[in-house]
Amino acid sequence: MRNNILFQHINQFIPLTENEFTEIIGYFEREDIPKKGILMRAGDRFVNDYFILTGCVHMYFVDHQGVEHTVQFALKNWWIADYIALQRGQPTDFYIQAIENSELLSISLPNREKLLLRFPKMESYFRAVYQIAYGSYQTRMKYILSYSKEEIYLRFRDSFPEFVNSVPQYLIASYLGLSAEYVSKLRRKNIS
Amino acid sequence: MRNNILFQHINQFIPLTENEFTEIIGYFEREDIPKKGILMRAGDRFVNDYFILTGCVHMYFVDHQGVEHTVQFALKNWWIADYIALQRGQPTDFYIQAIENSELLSISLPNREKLLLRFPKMESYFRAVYQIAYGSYQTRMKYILSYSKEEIYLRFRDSFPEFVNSVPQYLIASYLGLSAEYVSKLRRKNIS
DNA sequence: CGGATCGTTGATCAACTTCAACGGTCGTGG
DNA sequence: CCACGACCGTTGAAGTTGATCAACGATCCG
Repeated sequence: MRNNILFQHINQFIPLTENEFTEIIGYFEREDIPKKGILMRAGDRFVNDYFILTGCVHMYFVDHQGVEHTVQFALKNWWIADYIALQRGQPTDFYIQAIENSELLSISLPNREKLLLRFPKMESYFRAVYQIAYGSYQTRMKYILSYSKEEIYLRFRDSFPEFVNSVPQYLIASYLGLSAEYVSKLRRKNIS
Repeated sequence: MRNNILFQHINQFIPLTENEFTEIIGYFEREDIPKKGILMRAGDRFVNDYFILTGCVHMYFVDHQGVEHTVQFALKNWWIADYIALQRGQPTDFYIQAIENSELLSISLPNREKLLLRFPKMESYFRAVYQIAYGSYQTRMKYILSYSKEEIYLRFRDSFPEFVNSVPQYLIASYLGLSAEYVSKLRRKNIS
Protein backbone atom coordinates (compact mmCIF):
# COMPACT_ATOMS: atom_id res chain seq x y z
CA MET A 1 0.00 0.00 0.00
CA ARG A 2 1.33 3.40 -1.03
CA ASN A 3 0.33 4.96 2.26
CA ASN A 4 3.25 3.16 3.84
CA ILE A 5 5.56 5.72 2.31
CA LEU A 6 4.35 8.06 5.02
CA PHE A 7 4.88 5.39 7.66
CA GLN A 8 8.49 5.02 6.62
CA HIS A 9 8.97 8.75 6.55
CA ILE A 10 7.61 9.28 10.04
CA ASN A 11 9.77 6.43 11.28
CA GLN A 12 12.87 8.28 10.22
CA PHE A 13 12.11 10.82 12.92
CA ILE A 14 10.14 9.09 15.66
CA PRO A 15 9.47 5.44 16.48
CA LEU A 16 6.02 4.33 15.49
CA THR A 17 4.25 0.97 15.54
CA GLU A 18 2.18 -0.30 12.66
CA ASN A 19 -0.91 -0.17 14.82
CA GLU A 20 -0.34 3.46 15.62
CA PHE A 21 0.15 4.21 11.96
CA THR A 22 -3.09 2.47 11.08
CA GLU A 23 -4.90 4.80 13.43
CA ILE A 24 -2.93 7.85 12.27
CA ILE A 25 -3.71 7.27 8.62
CA GLY A 26 -7.39 7.56 9.52
CA TYR A 27 -6.96 11.29 9.94
CA PHE A 28 -5.80 11.63 6.34
CA GLU A 29 -7.58 11.61 3.02
CA ARG A 30 -6.08 9.97 0.01
CA GLU A 31 -5.97 12.14 -3.11
CA ASP A 32 -5.10 10.84 -6.54
CA ILE A 33 -4.69 13.69 -8.91
CA PRO A 34 -3.97 13.71 -12.63
CA LYS A 35 -1.35 15.78 -14.40
CA LYS A 36 -2.42 19.43 -14.43
CA GLY A 37 -5.07 18.76 -11.80
CA ILE A 38 -5.49 21.43 -9.14
CA LEU A 39 -5.44 20.48 -5.47
CA MET A 40 -5.78 23.88 -3.87
CA ARG A 41 -6.64 27.25 -5.33
CA ALA A 42 -6.33 30.88 -4.25
CA GLY A 43 -9.34 31.87 -2.18
CA ASP A 44 -9.88 28.44 -0.65
CA ARG A 45 -10.96 29.03 2.92
CA PHE A 46 -9.97 25.69 4.32
CA VAL A 47 -6.52 24.50 3.44
CA ASN A 48 -4.79 21.19 4.00
CA ASP A 49 -1.27 20.00 4.54
CA TYR A 50 -0.24 17.61 1.76
CA PHE A 51 2.24 14.76 1.76
CA ILE A 52 3.44 13.47 -1.62
CA LEU A 53 3.43 9.68 -2.02
CA THR A 54 4.27 9.62 -5.71
CA GLY A 55 4.54 12.18 -8.47
CA CYS A 56 5.29 15.85 -8.33
CA VAL A 57 3.35 19.04 -7.64
CA HIS A 58 4.13 22.73 -7.50
CA MET A 59 2.73 25.62 -5.53
CA TYR A 60 2.34 28.94 -7.34
CA PHE A 61 0.58 32.26 -7.12
CA VAL A 62 -0.65 34.80 -9.63
CA ASP A 63 0.90 38.26 -9.28
CA HIS A 64 -0.71 41.67 -9.73
CA GLN A 65 -0.01 41.47 -13.48
CA GLY A 66 -1.53 38.05 -13.89
CA VAL A 67 1.79 36.23 -14.13
CA GLU A 68 2.15 32.87 -12.41
CA HIS A 69 5.17 32.25 -10.16
CA THR A 70 6.12 28.88 -8.76
CA VAL A 71 7.36 29.24 -5.19
CA GLN A 72 7.92 25.57 -4.54
CA PHE A 73 8.09 22.09 -5.96
CA ALA A 74 7.29 18.99 -3.95
CA LEU A 75 8.37 15.45 -4.76
CA LYS A 76 7.89 12.12 -3.03
CA ASN A 77 8.34 12.36 0.75
CA TRP A 78 7.81 16.10 0.89
CA TRP A 79 5.13 18.07 2.63
CA ILE A 80 3.60 21.09 0.95
CA ALA A 81 1.07 23.67 2.09
CA ASP A 82 0.47 27.36 2.57
CA TYR A 83 1.73 27.43 6.13
CA ILE A 84 0.58 30.95 6.91
CA ALA A 85 -2.96 30.05 5.92
CA LEU A 86 -2.67 26.79 7.81
CA GLN A 87 -1.40 28.46 10.96
CA ARG A 88 -4.00 31.19 11.01
CA GLY A 89 -6.91 29.31 9.53
CA GLN A 90 -7.14 31.92 6.79
CA PRO A 91 -7.83 31.64 3.06
CA THR A 92 -4.83 31.02 0.86
CA ASP A 93 -3.27 33.04 -1.98
CA PHE A 94 -1.65 30.02 -3.60
CA TYR A 95 -2.50 27.24 -6.00
CA ILE A 96 -1.17 23.70 -5.81
CA GLN A 97 -1.14 21.84 -9.09
CA ALA A 98 0.09 18.39 -10.12
CA ILE A 99 2.90 18.43 -12.66
CA GLU A 100 2.42 14.73 -13.33
CA ASN A 101 -0.09 12.15 -12.12
CA SER A 102 0.37 12.14 -8.37
CA GLU A 103 -0.80 10.36 -5.26
CA LEU A 104 -1.00 12.36 -2.06
CA LEU A 105 -2.25 12.25 1.48
CA SER A 106 -3.97 15.35 2.77
CA ILE A 107 -4.84 16.34 6.29
CA SER A 108 -7.21 19.14 7.16
CA LEU A 109 -6.42 21.66 9.87
CA PRO A 110 -9.04 20.29 12.33
CA ASN A 111 -7.85 16.75 11.70
CA ARG A 112 -4.26 17.73 12.25
CA GLU A 113 -5.22 19.24 15.59
CA LYS A 114 -7.04 16.06 16.58
CA LEU A 115 -4.14 13.94 15.43
CA LEU A 116 -1.66 15.96 17.47
CA LEU A 117 -3.83 15.68 20.57
CA ARG A 118 -4.19 11.94 20.14
CA PHE A 119 -0.51 11.39 19.27
CA PRO A 120 1.58 14.10 20.90
CA LYS A 121 4.74 12.55 19.54
CA MET A 122 3.58 13.57 16.09
CA GLU A 123 4.43 17.10 17.21
CA SER A 124 8.06 16.02 17.18
CA TYR A 125 7.69 14.73 13.68
CA PHE A 126 6.15 17.91 12.34
CA ARG A 127 8.61 20.00 14.30
CA ALA A 128 11.47 18.22 12.56
CA VAL A 129 9.82 18.45 9.14
CA TYR A 130 9.20 22.18 9.43
CA GLN A 131 12.62 22.82 10.89
CA ILE A 132 14.22 21.11 7.91
CA ALA A 133 11.95 22.99 5.51
CA TYR A 134 12.93 26.25 7.10
CA GLY A 135 16.58 25.30 6.93
CA SER A 136 16.21 24.61 3.21
CA TYR A 137 14.90 28.10 2.82
CA GLN A 138 17.99 29.52 4.48
CA THR A 139 20.06 27.59 1.97
CA ARG A 140 17.94 28.81 -0.91
CA MET A 141 18.40 32.40 0.18
CA LYS A 142 22.15 31.84 0.16
CA TYR A 143 21.96 30.99 -3.50
CA ILE A 144 19.66 33.84 -4.38
CA LEU A 145 21.85 36.39 -2.63
CA SER A 146 25.25 35.21 -3.79
CA TYR A 147 24.90 34.06 -7.39
CA SER A 148 23.94 35.63 -10.68
CA LYS A 149 20.85 34.29 -12.41
CA GLU A 150 23.02 32.37 -14.83
CA GLU A 151 24.89 30.70 -12.00
CA ILE A 152 21.67 29.98 -10.15
CA TYR A 153 20.31 28.17 -13.16
CA LEU A 154 23.49 26.19 -13.83
CA ARG A 155 23.87 25.12 -10.24
CA PHE A 156 20.25 24.08 -10.01
CA ARG A 157 20.55 22.10 -13.21
CA ASP A 158 23.71 20.40 -11.98
CA SER A 159 22.20 19.63 -8.59
CA PHE A 160 18.96 18.18 -9.96
CA PRO A 161 19.66 17.11 -13.55
CA GLU A 162 16.95 14.47 -13.75
CA PHE A 163 14.38 16.82 -12.23
CA VAL A 164 15.26 19.64 -14.62
CA ASN A 165 14.74 17.26 -17.52
CA SER A 166 11.40 15.97 -16.32
CA VAL A 167 9.68 19.29 -15.65
CA PRO A 168 8.66 21.95 -18.19
CA GLN A 169 11.35 24.57 -18.51
CA TYR A 170 9.09 27.49 -17.96
CA LEU A 171 8.33 26.16 -14.48
CA ILE A 172 12.01 25.87 -13.64
CA ALA A 173 12.45 29.41 -14.92
CA SER A 174 9.55 30.64 -12.83
CA TYR A 175 10.84 28.95 -9.70
CA LEU A 176 14.33 30.39 -10.14
CA GLY A 177 13.04 33.85 -10.98
CA LEU A 178 14.23 33.96 -14.60
CA SER A 179 12.38 34.55 -17.83
CA ALA A 180 11.67 31.47 -19.90
CA GLU A 181 13.58 32.98 -22.83
CA TYR A 182 16.67 33.50 -20.77
CA VAL A 183 16.71 29.88 -19.68
CA SER A 184 16.51 28.91 -23.30
CA LYS A 185 19.52 31.07 -24.10
CA LEU A 186 21.47 29.66 -21.19
CA ARG A 187 20.85 26.14 -22.43
CA ARG A 188 22.14 26.90 -25.87
CA LYS A 189 25.14 28.76 -24.53
CA ASN A 190 25.99 26.05 -22.07
CA ILE A 191 25.70 22.92 -24.14
CA SER A 192 26.13 19.92 -21.85
CA MET B 1 13.22 39.74 34.80
CA ARG B 2 13.83 39.88 31.07
CA ASN B 3 13.63 36.12 30.72
CA ASN B 4 9.89 36.43 31.18
CA ILE B 5 9.63 37.63 27.63
CA LEU B 6 10.14 34.03 26.60
CA PHE B 7 7.53 32.88 29.11
CA GLN B 8 4.99 35.18 27.57
CA HIS B 9 5.92 34.08 24.09
CA ILE B 10 5.54 30.39 24.87
CA ASN B 11 2.22 31.10 26.53
CA GLN B 12 0.87 32.43 23.28
CA PHE B 13 1.09 28.91 21.89
CA ILE B 14 0.80 26.47 24.77
CA PRO B 15 -0.34 26.82 28.40
CA LEU B 16 2.55 26.88 30.82
CA THR B 17 2.79 27.41 34.56
CA GLU B 18 5.37 29.65 36.16
CA ASN B 19 6.91 26.66 37.84
CA GLU B 20 7.33 24.87 34.57
CA PHE B 21 8.93 27.93 33.09
CA THR B 22 11.36 28.17 35.97
CA GLU B 23 12.52 24.69 35.17
CA ILE B 24 12.54 25.28 31.43
CA ILE B 25 14.70 28.36 31.69
CA GLY B 26 17.36 26.21 33.32
CA TYR B 27 18.10 24.65 29.93
CA PHE B 28 18.99 28.04 28.50
CA GLU B 29 21.98 30.31 28.81
CA ARG B 30 21.61 34.01 29.02
CA GLU B 31 23.76 35.99 26.58
CA ASP B 32 24.22 39.72 26.71
CA ILE B 33 26.00 40.89 23.65
CA PRO B 34 27.19 44.36 22.68
CA LYS B 35 26.63 46.08 19.36
CA LYS B 36 28.77 44.40 16.68
CA GLY B 37 29.42 41.44 18.95
CA ILE B 38 29.45 38.03 17.26
CA LEU B 39 27.33 35.20 18.68
CA MET B 40 28.06 32.51 16.16
CA ARG B 41 30.61 32.26 13.41
CA ALA B 42 31.13 30.14 10.31
CA GLY B 43 32.94 26.95 11.20
CA ASP B 44 31.45 26.64 14.68
CA ARG B 45 30.85 22.97 15.27
CA PHE B 46 28.21 23.29 17.95
CA VAL B 47 25.41 25.68 17.21
CA ASN B 48 22.60 27.00 19.35
CA ASP B 49 19.08 28.18 18.81
CA TYR B 50 18.72 31.81 19.94
CA PHE B 51 15.73 33.70 21.24
CA ILE B 52 15.89 37.51 21.24
CA LEU B 53 14.77 39.22 24.46
CA THR B 54 15.82 42.73 23.50
CA GLY B 55 17.80 44.30 20.69
CA CYS B 56 18.41 43.10 17.17
CA VAL B 57 20.75 40.69 15.44
CA HIS B 58 21.33 39.51 11.90
CA MET B 59 22.55 36.29 10.38
CA TYR B 60 24.86 36.55 7.38
CA PHE B 61 27.36 34.55 5.37
CA VAL B 62 30.41 35.37 3.31
CA ASP B 63 30.20 34.38 -0.34
CA HIS B 64 32.92 33.02 -2.62
CA GLN B 65 34.03 36.55 -3.40
CA GLY B 66 34.27 37.60 0.21
CA VAL B 67 31.06 39.62 0.18
CA GLU B 68 28.76 39.45 3.21
CA HIS B 69 25.06 38.78 2.72
CA THR B 70 22.44 39.10 5.41
CA VAL B 71 19.88 36.32 5.11
CA GLN B 72 17.83 37.25 8.15
CA PHE B 73 17.18 39.79 10.85
CA ALA B 74 15.81 38.89 14.25
CA LEU B 75 14.08 41.23 16.66
CA LYS B 76 12.49 40.75 20.06
CA ASN B 77 10.42 37.57 20.28
CA TRP B 78 12.10 35.91 17.32
CA TRP B 79 14.13 32.77 17.15
CA ILE B 80 17.21 32.61 14.98
CA ALA B 81 19.63 29.81 14.12
CA ASP B 82 21.17 27.87 11.28
CA TYR B 83 18.50 25.20 11.23
CA ILE B 84 20.29 22.86 8.87
CA ALA B 85 23.32 22.80 11.14
CA LEU B 86 21.05 22.43 14.15
CA GLN B 87 19.12 19.57 12.63
CA ARG B 88 22.15 17.64 11.49
CA GLY B 89 24.55 18.58 14.24
CA GLN B 90 26.96 19.93 11.62
CA PRO B 91 29.15 23.01 11.55
CA THR B 92 27.53 26.19 10.33
CA ASP B 93 28.31 28.47 7.36
CA PHE B 94 26.73 31.51 8.95
CA TYR B 95 27.56 34.30 11.35
CA ILE B 96 25.17 35.85 13.83
CA GLN B 97 26.04 39.37 14.88
CA ALA B 98 24.34 41.93 17.12
CA ILE B 99 23.27 45.10 15.33
CA GLU B 100 22.70 46.83 18.66
CA ASN B 101 23.27 45.83 22.28
CA SER B 102 21.11 42.77 22.70
CA GLU B 103 19.96 40.28 25.32
CA LEU B 104 19.32 36.73 24.21
CA LEU B 105 18.62 33.27 25.47
CA SER B 106 20.48 30.44 23.81
CA ILE B 107 19.87 26.74 23.96
CA SER B 108 22.35 24.14 22.79
CA LEU B 109 21.32 21.18 20.72
CA PRO B 110 21.79 18.63 23.54
CA ASN B 111 19.90 20.85 25.93
CA ARG B 112 17.08 21.28 23.51
CA GLU B 113 16.81 17.52 23.21
CA LYS B 114 16.69 17.16 26.97
CA LEU B 115 14.16 19.95 27.26
CA LEU B 116 11.89 18.32 24.70
CA LEU B 117 12.07 14.97 26.48
CA ARG B 118 11.28 16.55 29.81
CA PHE B 119 8.50 18.80 28.43
CA PRO B 120 6.99 17.15 25.36
CA LYS B 121 4.55 19.98 25.00
CA MET B 122 7.46 22.21 24.06
CA GLU B 123 7.47 20.26 20.80
CA SER B 124 4.17 21.95 20.01
CA TYR B 125 5.68 25.31 20.71
CA PHE B 126 8.67 24.78 18.45
CA ARG B 127 6.50 23.19 15.82
CA ALA B 128 4.37 26.33 15.73
CA VAL B 129 7.40 28.63 15.73
CA TYR B 130 9.05 26.84 12.83
CA GLN B 131 5.84 26.53 10.91
CA ILE B 132 5.35 30.28 11.13
CA ALA B 133 8.97 30.90 10.18
CA TYR B 134 8.56 28.70 7.15
CA GLY B 135 5.35 30.46 6.23
CA SER B 136 7.16 33.79 6.37
CA TYR B 137 9.62 32.43 3.89
CA GLN B 138 6.83 31.55 1.49
CA THR B 139 5.66 35.13 1.77
CA ARG B 140 9.16 36.46 1.22
CA MET B 141 9.52 34.39 -1.94
CA LYS B 142 6.29 35.91 -3.20
CA TYR B 143 7.87 39.34 -2.99
CA ILE B 144 11.14 38.26 -4.53
CA LEU B 145 9.42 36.62 -7.47
CA SER B 146 6.80 39.23 -8.25
CA TYR B 147 8.36 42.63 -7.68
CA SER B 148 11.25 44.60 -9.10
CA LYS B 149 14.08 45.49 -6.76
CA GLU B 150 12.81 49.03 -6.55
CA GLU B 151 9.38 47.84 -5.51
CA ILE B 152 10.86 45.36 -3.06
CA TYR B 153 12.75 48.13 -1.35
CA LEU B 154 9.81 50.52 -1.24
CA ARG B 155 7.43 47.93 0.11
CA PHE B 156 9.90 46.84 2.74
CA ARG B 157 10.46 50.43 3.80
CA ASP B 158 6.73 51.07 3.99
CA SER B 159 6.10 47.88 5.93
CA PHE B 160 8.86 48.45 8.49
CA PRO B 161 9.60 52.18 8.49
CA GLU B 162 11.00 52.34 12.02
CA PHE B 163 13.18 49.30 11.44
CA VAL B 164 14.58 50.67 8.18
CA ASN B 165 15.51 53.84 10.01
CA SER B 166 17.22 52.10 12.89
CA VAL B 167 19.44 49.73 10.93
CA PRO B 168 22.40 50.61 8.67
CA GLN B 169 21.27 50.90 5.08
CA TYR B 170 23.88 48.59 3.70
CA LEU B 171 22.38 45.80 5.80
CA ILE B 172 18.91 46.45 4.44
CA ALA B 173 20.39 46.46 0.96
CA SER B 174 22.20 43.19 1.60
CA TYR B 175 19.07 41.54 2.98
CA LEU B 176 16.96 42.63 0.03
CA GLY B 177 19.60 41.70 -2.51
CA LEU B 178 20.37 45.20 -3.80
CA SER B 179 23.60 47.13 -3.98
CA ALA B 180 24.07 49.77 -1.30
CA GLU B 181 24.43 52.45 -3.97
CA TYR B 182 21.13 51.58 -5.56
CA VAL B 183 19.32 51.92 -2.25
CA SER B 184 20.85 55.33 -1.89
CA LYS B 185 19.55 56.33 -5.31
CA LEU B 186 16.10 54.97 -4.54
CA ARG B 187 15.95 57.06 -1.39
CA ARG B 188 16.79 60.25 -3.22
CA LYS B 189 14.37 59.49 -6.02
CA ASN B 190 11.59 58.59 -3.65
CA ILE B 191 11.71 61.43 -1.17
CA SER B 192 9.22 60.69 1.60
C1' DC C 1 -4.80 17.48 -40.09
C1' DG C 2 -5.03 21.42 -36.96
C1' DG C 3 -4.55 23.71 -32.82
C1' DA C 4 -2.48 23.95 -28.18
C1' DT C 5 1.49 24.00 -25.81
C1' DC C 6 6.29 24.60 -25.13
C1' DG C 7 10.75 26.03 -26.51
C1' DT C 8 13.89 29.06 -29.55
C1' DT C 9 15.95 33.10 -31.54
C1' DG C 10 17.38 37.86 -32.31
C1' DA C 11 16.74 42.83 -31.53
C1' DT C 12 16.00 46.24 -28.34
C1' DC C 13 15.86 48.27 -23.90
C1' DA C 14 15.66 49.05 -18.94
C1' DA C 15 16.97 47.93 -14.41
C1' DC C 16 20.49 47.52 -11.72
C1' DT C 17 25.59 46.92 -10.76
C1' DT C 18 30.18 48.41 -10.57
C1' DC C 19 33.66 51.63 -9.93
C1' DA C 20 35.73 55.69 -8.22
C1' DA C 21 35.52 59.67 -5.72
C1' DC C 22 33.73 62.51 -2.30
C1' DG C 23 31.16 64.11 2.17
C1' DG C 24 29.38 63.72 6.72
C1' DT C 25 29.45 61.99 11.33
C1' DC C 26 30.94 59.71 15.26
C1' DG C 27 34.07 58.03 18.61
C1' DT C 28 38.61 57.51 20.37
C1' DG C 29 43.24 58.70 21.60
C1' DG C 30 46.62 62.18 21.96
C1' DC D 1 39.07 69.41 23.24
C1' DC D 2 40.59 68.84 18.96
C1' DA D 3 42.16 65.90 15.18
C1' DC D 4 42.23 61.99 12.90
C1' DG D 5 40.48 57.79 11.01
C1' DA D 6 36.87 54.48 10.57
C1' DC D 7 32.53 53.94 9.02
C1' DC D 8 28.55 54.92 6.39
C1' DG D 9 26.03 57.12 2.90
C1' DT D 10 25.97 59.77 -1.69
C1' DT D 11 26.72 60.88 -6.47
C1' DG D 12 27.57 60.34 -11.40
C1' DA D 13 29.44 57.80 -15.38
C1' DA D 14 29.79 53.71 -17.62
C1' DG D 15 28.91 48.95 -18.20
C1' DT D 16 26.21 44.48 -18.02
C1' DT D 17 22.84 41.40 -16.96
C1' DG D 18 18.74 39.80 -17.93
C1' DA D 19 13.74 41.23 -19.33
C1' DT D 20 10.63 42.13 -22.97
C1' DC D 21 8.63 41.70 -27.42
C1' DA D 22 7.56 39.49 -31.56
C1' DA D 23 8.04 35.93 -34.58
C1' DC D 24 8.95 31.43 -35.70
C1' DG D 25 9.61 26.00 -34.87
C1' DA D 26 8.75 21.77 -32.99
C1' DT D 27 6.05 18.42 -30.83
C1' DC D 28 2.19 16.31 -29.08
C1' DC D 29 -2.47 14.96 -28.89
C1' DG D 30 -7.24 14.81 -30.11
